[in-house]
Amino acid sequence: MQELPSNYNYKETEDKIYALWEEAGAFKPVIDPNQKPYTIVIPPPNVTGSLHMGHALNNTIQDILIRRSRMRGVPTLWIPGTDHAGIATQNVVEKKLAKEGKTRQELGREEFTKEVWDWVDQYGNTIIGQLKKMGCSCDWSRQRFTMDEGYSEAVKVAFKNYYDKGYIYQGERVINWCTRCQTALSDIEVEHIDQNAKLYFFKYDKNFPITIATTRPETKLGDTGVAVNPKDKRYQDYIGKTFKVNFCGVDREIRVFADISIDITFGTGAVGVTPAHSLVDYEMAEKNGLDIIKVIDQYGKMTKEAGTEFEGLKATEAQAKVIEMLEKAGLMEKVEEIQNAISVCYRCNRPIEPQPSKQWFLKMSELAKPAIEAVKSGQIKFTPDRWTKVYLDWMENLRDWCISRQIWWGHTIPIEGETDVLDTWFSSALWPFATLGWPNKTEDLKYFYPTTTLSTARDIIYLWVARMIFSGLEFTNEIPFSQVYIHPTVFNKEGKRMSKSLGTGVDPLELIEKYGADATRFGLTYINTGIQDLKFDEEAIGAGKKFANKLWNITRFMLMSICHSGPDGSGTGIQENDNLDSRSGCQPVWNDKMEPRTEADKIILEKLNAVIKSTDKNLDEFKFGQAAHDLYDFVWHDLADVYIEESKVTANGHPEPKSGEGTPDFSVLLYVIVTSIKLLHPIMPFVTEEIWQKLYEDKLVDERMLITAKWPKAQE
RNA sequence: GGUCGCUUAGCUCAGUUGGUUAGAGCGCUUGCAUCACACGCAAGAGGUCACUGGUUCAAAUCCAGUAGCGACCACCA
Repeated sequence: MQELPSNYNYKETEDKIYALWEEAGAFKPVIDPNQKPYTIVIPPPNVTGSLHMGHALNNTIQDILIRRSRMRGVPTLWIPGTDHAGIATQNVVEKKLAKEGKTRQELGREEFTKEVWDWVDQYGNTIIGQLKKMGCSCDWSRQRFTMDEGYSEAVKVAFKNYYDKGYIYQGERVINWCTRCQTALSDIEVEHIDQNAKLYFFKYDKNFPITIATTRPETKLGDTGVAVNPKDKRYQDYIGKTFKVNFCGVDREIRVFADISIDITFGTGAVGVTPAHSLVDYEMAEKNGLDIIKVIDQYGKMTKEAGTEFEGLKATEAQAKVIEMLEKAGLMEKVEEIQNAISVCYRCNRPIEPQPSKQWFLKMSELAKPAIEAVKSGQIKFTPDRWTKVYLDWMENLRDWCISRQIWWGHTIPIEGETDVLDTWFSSALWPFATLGWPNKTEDLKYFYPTTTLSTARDIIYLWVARMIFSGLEFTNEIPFSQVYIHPTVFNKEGKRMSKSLGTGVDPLELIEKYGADATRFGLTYINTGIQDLKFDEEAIGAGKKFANKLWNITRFMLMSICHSGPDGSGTGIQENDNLDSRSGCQPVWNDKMEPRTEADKIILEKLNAVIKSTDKNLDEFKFGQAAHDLYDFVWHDLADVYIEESKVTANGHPEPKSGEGTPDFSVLLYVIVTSIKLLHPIMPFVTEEIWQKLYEDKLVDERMLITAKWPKAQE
């Protein structure tokens, strides 16, 4: 028997245990053709990324599911990997170049791309190392990257398939343009931020009969129409008429037309229509055959079309000038303060400048149908259930997807002469099957696909989850996964979004350093109720650390009691009628068929059975917080506070109950501890494995490692 | 504007299909170096379950409404 230190030391344990698992190949699934496998694909973090609290939570969740499945004897695969993250990565490398006084344009495309690859080679595995630190049991031999060779091939095949079917087309239309990133963006890559704005009321010129209202007067240089509500009595006489105006020195023809979408009560009820610089106006212009005049260019500067007075000015400068000219001419009627939403780029937060541009689109109408059906029919189930509606609402109102990007880092569109790359989400949409070898019919693909559970954050339901569903159905004729778990968002203590740049974030690696990976995992699981978003408080992690120590000391108590002399050198904790293993003479054994000898034994065994049941139920239903609570309560309050306290041996080494309710049976105690650490292993893999190793050394357990030990089964 | 979520102890949150004295973590009070653990043990204080009305023998729980907070979607220029 060994002497254990009185406190659990995670720093000396975690890396050692992780190495033990890796050396044993414990993360690789054992393929059994007769069994249905359990598969999770990791939401691939950006190669530029480093672990944040959202990752920590989500990967804890996945590791819990994976580890339990593995212990149940199911062939279990967790595929890891990273995403090339087009714009995000390009921006990171551009920033690095900027520090060296260089731009990507100076380098040229080929050199720049090489720079990015170098960057990826050097830093791309940072987050992978961090996942290992957390204890994630991914099969690293199957690690993928969305730009690795095979994956790039999959992207090409996917594109060609869509193209041949006529789903992909090129078209000139108004798209979301980021003047900083110099690329088109899809509708969902645009974020809306509320802001205070000024609403300017004016006429184009003295002869124009209608006053319009706008927050961006400079765009009005490109107006070719005014839209009013068909029911608006004020403007009936003008509908259908075209007026020649001179607006700030620029001659324009403005046609007044009716459109049902116009709000009579807002502004003057008349909207200046700028087809080139508003998606909505563009649609109205198409319906009504209005001219499209581009007055702002891709850099956010005024074009020649905007007139000689404005050409070359930045949009903000042009705005000031337009306002000044309108005021001088006495055309400005009033200015109101309003709240509106500004569109910004989701990657750089700069305002979006919508403009006409030739782009590639993926037609969504046909693809959306089966993806809607798969969820409606229950083949794919969202947890919590409320996300089903969010998904369906979006899928049923889809516009075509702009898939081309004018950046350099990504999959070049596989058409001769094309220099644009594909939206990074085009490739990540293929993740569940491309990681398994698609388009090749590999053994992995045949066996592990469709995957089982997808766990992810709610903010990528549209960007990623929805697109995996229709892509999976299109390319494999199967759903890519059957369960989607949407985890809560982790906010800081004040309920604000965690942000590195604002310094409002918490670094999970610091928590691991300070409390241990198990404590971090337990704390996050403990507060994950599944319903509410999390206001993260470090105290929960502290509780996790204490709990790991408690587990350690419960084991220590048992080991010190079994086959151990009392303090005065006499006696042992073992009693004559304990169930002893004949192999050594002092190893207690217990199995389900034995009858508990005392009331205390009976009670703890009943409670243990109840917690086995509740853990299975909770994890099946993705109630992670509840699972952690139940296990914590059982171990601390039932096992330690009651069972162990009441069965302590007295100072003379003779086993006597504290409260008279029977004597301790160490075979029962061992059984309860072993079962408890099995149940806790998915949440706290390191400390439980370390305890297991101690038990194994003392021949108290048979299986070599807890990670592959058999999951407990409840008795009916 | 639409949709959804939240409001329970000082703080962060649980509370399964409505059913005895509403729970946990952390914090707080008092006592304790007992040979598993002071990252601990024992005892304890602390709640009109946002508000209003309704259903019921019974409501934190179901229904309606009000207020506040939050998220997402949306073409309010």
